[in-house]
Amino acid sequence: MLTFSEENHLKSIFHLSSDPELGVSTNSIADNLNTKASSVTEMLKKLSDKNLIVYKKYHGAQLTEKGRKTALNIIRKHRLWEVFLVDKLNFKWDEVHEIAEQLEHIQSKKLTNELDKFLNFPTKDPHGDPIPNPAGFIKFTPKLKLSDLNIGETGKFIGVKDSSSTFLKYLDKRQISLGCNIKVLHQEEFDQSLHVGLDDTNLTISIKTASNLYITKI
Amino acid sequence: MLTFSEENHLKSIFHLSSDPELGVSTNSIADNLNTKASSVTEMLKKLSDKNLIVYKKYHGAQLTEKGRKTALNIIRKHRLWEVFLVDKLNFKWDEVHEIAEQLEHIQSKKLTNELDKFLNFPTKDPHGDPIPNPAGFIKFTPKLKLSDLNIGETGKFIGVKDSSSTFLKYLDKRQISLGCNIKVLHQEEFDQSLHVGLDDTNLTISIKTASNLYITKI
DNA sequence: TTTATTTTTTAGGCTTACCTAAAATATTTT
DNA sequence: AAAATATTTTAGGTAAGCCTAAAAAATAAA
Repeated sequence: MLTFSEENHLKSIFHLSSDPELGVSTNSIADNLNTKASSVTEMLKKLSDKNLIVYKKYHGAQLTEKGRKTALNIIRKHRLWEVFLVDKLNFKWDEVHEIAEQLEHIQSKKLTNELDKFLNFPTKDPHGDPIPNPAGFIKFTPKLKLSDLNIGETGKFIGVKDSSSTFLKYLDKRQISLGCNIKVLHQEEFDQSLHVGLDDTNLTISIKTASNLYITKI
Repeated sequence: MLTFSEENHLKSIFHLSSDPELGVSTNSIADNLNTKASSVTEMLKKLSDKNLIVYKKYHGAQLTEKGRKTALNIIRKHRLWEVFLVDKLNFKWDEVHEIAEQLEHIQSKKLTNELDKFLNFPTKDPHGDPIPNPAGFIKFTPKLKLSDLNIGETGKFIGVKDSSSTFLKYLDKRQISLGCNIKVLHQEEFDQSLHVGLDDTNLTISIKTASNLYITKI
């Protein structure tokens, strides 16, 4: 049985592993978890003792297979609860993260699997992120950003990079919602902002916004 | 914000307060929470500092109004989650307690109230215990036991005193389920066991079992 | 390739929530 | 009401998880 803190460190390492070959740095974990590097070092030793990570002093941490499975199980729970909150309890997509951070630590295999069934085996959470299966398998879809499209191309909005409440509320306000099709009409020279078509309306979005929207070409 | 341990102590004090005038003893709390008296003493001081209990050295603890509200909020969450697990996720009534012990500590007013709405504002949990309302009001029903009935009387089974998994499973096996009507037909002199009628069948139950079944006369 | 800078670790402290053993108080028995 | 017993508190200790500041190692710059 792992503590909340151990679970959070594993999850953090998972999220920060772009390249599984490369170690995740102590500082980046500390940043991510809002703690200090020295606290992280302490925890890395503990997780290493439990064979959840490979840790080499001064060279960061990598998840072992066991650690990866554990991390993915926590992420699975987090995302299933997010679906529950949005689909069943009328939460908005910007309200679910903090609560899911708590719920992800609830310990019960049966609960997780029954919840999964109850929700009809969802494959994505409300932000478009994939939900790992009970065995810890996760289906990554290549992450194309709206800002990667050429003029004239259309993308289907499938996820957000930044899932902060601020950003999500902004998208709500502009009526940009998961699943909608966005056509890139024109790019402004001056500030790279994009004029896009969305349903019957046109709008202008900044390059920063565009690079936070994941899409698939259609 | 209270810690899990603080919340558990408050809940324990609530459950152990038969007479709100009388203090709950340190030892009984320690027993109830599976800790030691010295740990409880420490916690009682802390809760007293936070005005959640009135604590007089060597004379036990009583909840303040604030403490009582807090305890009832935790109990509210516990029981709502139990209903959720049974009604929505196919759990049996003997499987829900441990998970609800975890879920009761989740912090989110909106979550609790949306859950309540989603479950259609249940008034009782799967063991027949009343669910406090958001304001911390709880409706107690006078607790009559099956063993209190006279020969010939009928009671409706509305709750259990002992809600251990063992006892609940035993009731399942004997097909004694919440809401059924039980008529006391005869009491054995020798061991006080009761012969009762339940639907179309008759069965014999020990006096111990009978005193763990809450009923209302009908 | 030294030197300066940044990153990471170690050392030592703090708080929470436990514990055991001894002391203090309350309660029960004689 | 004194003695014996039971209960509760205090004193002092441990582990987890955090912290700051100093030391060590790695990385970048001169």
